[in-house]
Amino acid sequence: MKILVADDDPQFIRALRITLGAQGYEVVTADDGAEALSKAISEHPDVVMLDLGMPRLDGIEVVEGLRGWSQVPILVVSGRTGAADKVDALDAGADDYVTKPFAMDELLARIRALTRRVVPTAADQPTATFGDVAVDFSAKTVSRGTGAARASVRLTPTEWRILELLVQNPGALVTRESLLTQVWGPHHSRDTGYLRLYLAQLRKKLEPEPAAPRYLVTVSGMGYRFVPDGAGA
Amino acid sequence: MKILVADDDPQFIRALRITLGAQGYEVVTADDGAEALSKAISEHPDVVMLDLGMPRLDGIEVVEGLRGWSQVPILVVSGRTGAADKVDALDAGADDYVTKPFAMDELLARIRALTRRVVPTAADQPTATFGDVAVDFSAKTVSRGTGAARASVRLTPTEWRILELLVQNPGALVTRESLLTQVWGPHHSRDTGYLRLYLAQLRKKLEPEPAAPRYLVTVSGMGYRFVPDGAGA
DNA sequence: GTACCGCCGTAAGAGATCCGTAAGGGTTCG
DNA sequence: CGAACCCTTACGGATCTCTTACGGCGGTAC
Repeated sequence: MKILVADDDPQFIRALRITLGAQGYEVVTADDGAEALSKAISEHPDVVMLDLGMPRLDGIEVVEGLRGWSQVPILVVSGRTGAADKVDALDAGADDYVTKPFAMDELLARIRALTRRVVPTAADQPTATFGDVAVDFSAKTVSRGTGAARASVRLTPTEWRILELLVQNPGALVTRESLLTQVWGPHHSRDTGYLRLYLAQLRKKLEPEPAAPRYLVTVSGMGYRFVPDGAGA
Repeated sequence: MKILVADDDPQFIRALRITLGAQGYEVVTADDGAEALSKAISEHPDVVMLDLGMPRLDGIEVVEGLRGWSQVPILVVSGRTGAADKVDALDAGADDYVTKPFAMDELLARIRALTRRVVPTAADQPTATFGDVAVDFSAKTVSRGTGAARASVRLTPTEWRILELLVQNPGALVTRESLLTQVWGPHHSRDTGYLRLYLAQLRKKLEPEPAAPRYLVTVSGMGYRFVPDGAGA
């Protein structure tokens, strides 16, 4: 998480660099408005902290400049306590306004609040692919085929859960017990036969050759394993 | 734009009702924490203003209750000026914290700042189209037909809410649970049948062939999915 | 080599669950 | 009072889940 701190007071910047750094933030600084804008462009910070009344470019102008192209959360920190200043900054596009002096705890909490709702954009690996099959975990869809011949595959909830457990542990053995307890609950650790059934269905729907499984492999006596492309042969 | 104001001080509420109303906001009020939660569920406000220290349910608890199922911007207004109170509220999920007394201009600016940020979900495409239907998220209207034969479609608030949730996640599965909690509140995660009802209504109003849904597709055992034009096949 | 036995894959069908639809009662509001 | 909206209930049909049964394969004992 990267924060751009723009202020013309070197002491203030030094204090923030220490405090924010201790919280695990990466800190980038700027001494004036023009530098703040160029740093925002080159560094792509996750949050911007701006002082009003900086040289070369006023804080408000920096806010306006940023908002022309960026949605980054902007927190204005200023010594000006007047309501008019706050209204101007907020209406220019700032997301929050804190007056100096302030409690560091509060500032940190406000930064957390600002960054919180951006988080969901960070999706790890929404899709996995093997063979001509693509699995989209966020959309809960599976499609199959190449190019224009791509078609979506219908999976039942149980089939989906099993596929999920296997594909999210690529290459690893997933024991029958583990599958049974995670799909059917803790009281079904004994196989009564339905696991084989659902594996057969999944293979029928996803394997290029269901009779000779290449990706959804069974490990006799133990469980099943998802073998990704280019692993093991 | 609808605002829920929760405070146990009748005078405060009256003042806000007048001021916010003059700004064009629709104002909904609550006297205590429990009422705030139930109003949030039934009214679907665009912003929530909360007092700390309300009867029956503390403001912090209301914040936590809301955050369990809603992304609505929350602004806490409180007489408590301590940094610890602010940190607690913000970390519980509040988006901003203002101490009484405050300048009304500042409050309005902060509300504008909060509501401005919600837009990005719909900002990518303020309107969505599928088939001969056009959905305008900003105006909350739906129209249907081609060329001169275009006519607006009347949707009830609940229908609109469901359509919104589906269309804003194109291609993604929206679980029954997710729909139920986001439309009817956190205690209605069990289907008693009304979801099916509203989906039928939406299809009747929007699908070219309601009996064979093309855009509002059901995923048996899991939920529903909006399939945009030219996807999935 | 052969018979036995456990494990796996396949198929078909019964049972349970879920979905779409229709009809009707309750509430609010003009 | 009527209109609009929300919710409940009920039922036929589609879908999903689970049971049962049978055949193949490999390992093991004799």
